[in-house]
Amino acid sequence: MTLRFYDTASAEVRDFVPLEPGKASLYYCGATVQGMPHVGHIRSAIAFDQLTRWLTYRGYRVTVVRNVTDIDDKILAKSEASFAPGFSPEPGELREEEWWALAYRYEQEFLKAYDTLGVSRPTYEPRATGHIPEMHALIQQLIDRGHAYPALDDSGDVYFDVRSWDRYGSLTRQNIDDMQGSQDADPRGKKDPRDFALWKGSKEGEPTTASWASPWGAGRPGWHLECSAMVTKYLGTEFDIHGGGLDLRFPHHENEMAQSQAAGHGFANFWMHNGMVTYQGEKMSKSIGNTVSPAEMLQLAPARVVRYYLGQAHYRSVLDYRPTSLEEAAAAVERIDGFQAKAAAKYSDFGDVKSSTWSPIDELFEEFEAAMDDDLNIPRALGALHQVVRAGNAALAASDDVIALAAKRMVSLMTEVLGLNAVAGSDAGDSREAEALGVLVEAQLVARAQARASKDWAASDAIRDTLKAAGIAVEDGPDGATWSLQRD
RNA sequence: GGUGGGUUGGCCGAGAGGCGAGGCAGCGGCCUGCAAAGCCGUAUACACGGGUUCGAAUCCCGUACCCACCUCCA
Repeated sequence: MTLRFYDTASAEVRDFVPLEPGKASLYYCGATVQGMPHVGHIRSAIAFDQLTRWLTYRGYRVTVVRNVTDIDDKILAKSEASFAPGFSPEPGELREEEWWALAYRYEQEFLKAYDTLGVSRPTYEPRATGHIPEMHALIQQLIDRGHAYPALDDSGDVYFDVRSWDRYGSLTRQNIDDMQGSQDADPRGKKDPRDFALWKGSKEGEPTTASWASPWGAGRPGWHLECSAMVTKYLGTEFDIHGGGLDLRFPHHENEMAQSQAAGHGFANFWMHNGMVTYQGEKMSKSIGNTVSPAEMLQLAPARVVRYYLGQAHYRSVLDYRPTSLEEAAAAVERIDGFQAKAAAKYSDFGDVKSSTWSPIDELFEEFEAAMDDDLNIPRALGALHQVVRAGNAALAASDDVIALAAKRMVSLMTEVLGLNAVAGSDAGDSREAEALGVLVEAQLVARAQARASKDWAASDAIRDTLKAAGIAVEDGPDGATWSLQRD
């Protein structure tokens, strides 16, 4: 059982060997908080949440850092627009909103979505604006080593000198001379059009609150530099895994890697990138306007189903969202939950006490573990999970307690480690309304049981139909009827 | 132009030289008063054309189409 992950930098699946035995450090790029989250953002977070949970399950003490980019061009532009005369805010947007207030508001929206869908909180969640001194230190280091220079015009920018770093392009295996458009780009004060900003000098009309003093003039940090500075502060100059969306490979991660390694840091041992969410075959993104928000999905399906859907594909594959996607996920989740509910009802006294006895379905759990170890092959792991559910259902029907209990225990552990149980509202039903509903439904079921005992099928079916119309499904079993509230 | 990924049954989605993962939908059966749920069974599947091999969805060569990135992107 060796953990193996695909590393984008070496383009191969490699054994995971942590820098420090028993510990794992993970940094993954969070959001630029310039708008509402869409499910693509959440898919990325779920992928790295699954990674975190699996590393933890495998006994690693995991330190997770996810940044918040709370200053950038779009945040400033959006804030500025909100002050413009005649600005008519879209729903959720505010009139005359300072950039920092806007950034904070969207940061909260992201947190809400992460929490709702069971993404565990990172160990640290640093904001770019809180790490200006660290960024200055890194820029100075790069200038001292001859890899960065203040802009040749007097813009106050500081650029990374890509020609000074011969490994530039190695993460994405690109030759910088072959890159498209590199000839036509406006070089501004750059030595080479491909040089990128480490520091952006303040421009006329920008709010003073978005400007920090620096040895090279007042300004604000460049996007790529933020991550390099923050990852080093929290995880050191060398760490285990750097993650993010596939679209960040270039330029963002290429630039991060160049900066940090040019500064003498070992940086990331593994680069892991999650695939995009597409809609009708096209990448979901703000600029195309084909985004689906977590809130929209949550209107169509319970959070547990959304979590299952967004986390069911292999993290590196494209996830295409179709109208029927959530229905299929819901059916799969109901299958899993249906078994758990039946097993829990039958074996409530046994709890989830871990049994040390061998069971004939242990090899399914081994398959689950092997699948997860193999670059987090969740589709394969889900195959094993569903086989356990089937074996469990069959065992329940045959009253094979050993297998049924083993299956119940396994399914609990599997859903736990997949993060399904962390979803908000998973244990709904402790409210007074739910209690009242339970009493009323039970009364109906008693009446129905009496009708069935006297073979009054019409009365019995009428009760079942009434409950069904109210969204309550009734199932007859060997130990009497059970009911469940159908979600959507 | 450069770089990477993809094309698997009605749909989704693993697998990576021999044994048809799994889910959804369908069909047949068992169970049930009838259902539901569950269980059992059920498929001319691997983009196309060549090649290697005793054997190819899997390896090699070529072709087509799709997607992503090339300095805003999870």
